[in-house]
Amino acid sequence: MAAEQDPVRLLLLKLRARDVVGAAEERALRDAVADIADVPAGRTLVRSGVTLSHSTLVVEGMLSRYKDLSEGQRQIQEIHLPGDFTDLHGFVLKRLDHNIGALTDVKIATVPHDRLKLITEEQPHLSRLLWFSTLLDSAIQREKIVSVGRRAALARVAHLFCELFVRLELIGLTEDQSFALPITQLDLGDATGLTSVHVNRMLKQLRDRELATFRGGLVRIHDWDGLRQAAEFDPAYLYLERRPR
Amino acid sequence: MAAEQDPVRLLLLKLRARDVVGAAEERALRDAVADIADVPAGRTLVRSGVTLSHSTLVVEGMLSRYKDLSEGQRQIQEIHLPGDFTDLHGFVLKRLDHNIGALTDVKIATVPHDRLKLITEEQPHLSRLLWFSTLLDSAIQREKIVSVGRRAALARVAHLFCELFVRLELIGLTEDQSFALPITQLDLGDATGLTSVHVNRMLKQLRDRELATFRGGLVRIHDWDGLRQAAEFDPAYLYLERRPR
DNA sequence: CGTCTAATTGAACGAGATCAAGACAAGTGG
DNA sequence: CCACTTGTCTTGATCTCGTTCAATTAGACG
Repeated sequence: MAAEQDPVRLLLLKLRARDVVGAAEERALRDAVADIADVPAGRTLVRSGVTLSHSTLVVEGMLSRYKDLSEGQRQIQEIHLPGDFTDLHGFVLKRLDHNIGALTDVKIATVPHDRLKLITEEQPHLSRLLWFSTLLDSAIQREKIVSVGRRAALARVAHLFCELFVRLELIGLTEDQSFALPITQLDLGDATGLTSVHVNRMLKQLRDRELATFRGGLVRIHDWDGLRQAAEFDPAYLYLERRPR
Repeated sequence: MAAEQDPVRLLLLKLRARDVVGAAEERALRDAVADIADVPAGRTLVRSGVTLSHSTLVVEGMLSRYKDLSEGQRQIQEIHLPGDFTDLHGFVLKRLDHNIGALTDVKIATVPHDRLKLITEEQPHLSRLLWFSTLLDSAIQREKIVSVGRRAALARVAHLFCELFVRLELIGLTEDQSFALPITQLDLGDATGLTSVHVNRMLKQLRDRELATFRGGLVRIHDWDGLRQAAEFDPAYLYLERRPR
């Protein structure tokens, strides 16, 4: 993966897939970034309950929102990709109800809350776009409720692959019909509400049915349409359309 | 239940539990309401995918966000109570990825999007509070991911009761240790990701353990602390604290 | 090589689903 | 006022998907 130089490039790419972003707005976003840092895989960046004074933009790598519960159980609520504002909601909530951790080695950009406040006071349209991006996370999370609440194990894994593929494609991080997903089957279990053992079996089934393979941190999709059907995947909830917002 | 006269009263009550709302802001909210309507139980108010030009404030009764999926399965993602802005997110998203339906007979207030847009341009602080309220929904939905993803059936039902109790208490809709929940066990199944048959068994268990009863559309909590423990309920995700936002 | 973590496969178990039947309550129309 | 319908609740029996427990293999890294 090429080292990312511009911290807001992919965020802009995502926003511009949903609405027009003007030059002044782009500048305001760029000015909002305070600094850049590298964080190793496994590190927890934001801990539930802690008062926050800045938000975090993913520049490279993957993060997750997750909650720990009794007896070592963990539930991943959303996987964050480059260009995502992982804890933009912390700007308004002031603390989070979950943790944010690095699934892989990551590069992050820090955005102080007072600069975000300035944007809400001076750039109403850009503010609505930031609002939008927090609501897009909500939509992704709502879809996960459906996944874990009603879908069978195979569909859950397939659905996650479909979603990640579409989201990564938008920011140019897919290659042919594959994408890097350097996480373990245990993580995959936490993200789908399954045990790693059962995830393993579902992966085997996806392989046997020649829908997709997951090996060496790489997801390769062999039959997009078949996978989509197995997952009951409909990308409408990702709001991939440009509209005045 | 006393007929509610003021459409924004409970919304203000909720917002003021989280931050200060000034007189000008209160006026702006009040002016945003266009009209009031009654809707019978079962009716779908907002259908997934339809372009929206106004949002809906619940004045009386309960609504739900839900998705239908193959073979008549349905997943309720959140139950909305009086004072909730059910589809405020539609203001920025422009369409929804789920339906909104009346769980009970409801009274709703309609708020045109252009009036909300005006608020984002003239009232940055109030805008952040509206943003907050959409993020509170997200937090509730994240907690549901944990429920359906990792909690056992009994805990799911117990957790729903705990959450509804706390949210209803805030707006004065509980009485002693009980509250009205005029929905069926089938609805309860859709809200917890269980079948109505299993919900029934879990209700029996809650009764037998003398934690809570659900009968005739009324939830009565007999042992709050026991119920809380069975549910692994921690109200932190409801952000019941006043802070400048 | 030896150590540690992740992946893989098998066997048994169990929570919740499915199927089925009956009880009960509230209408509804004769 | 009663027969009939309809929907919800309740309980039992059986089945199944995913878990749990356990053992083996494969990779990565010193």
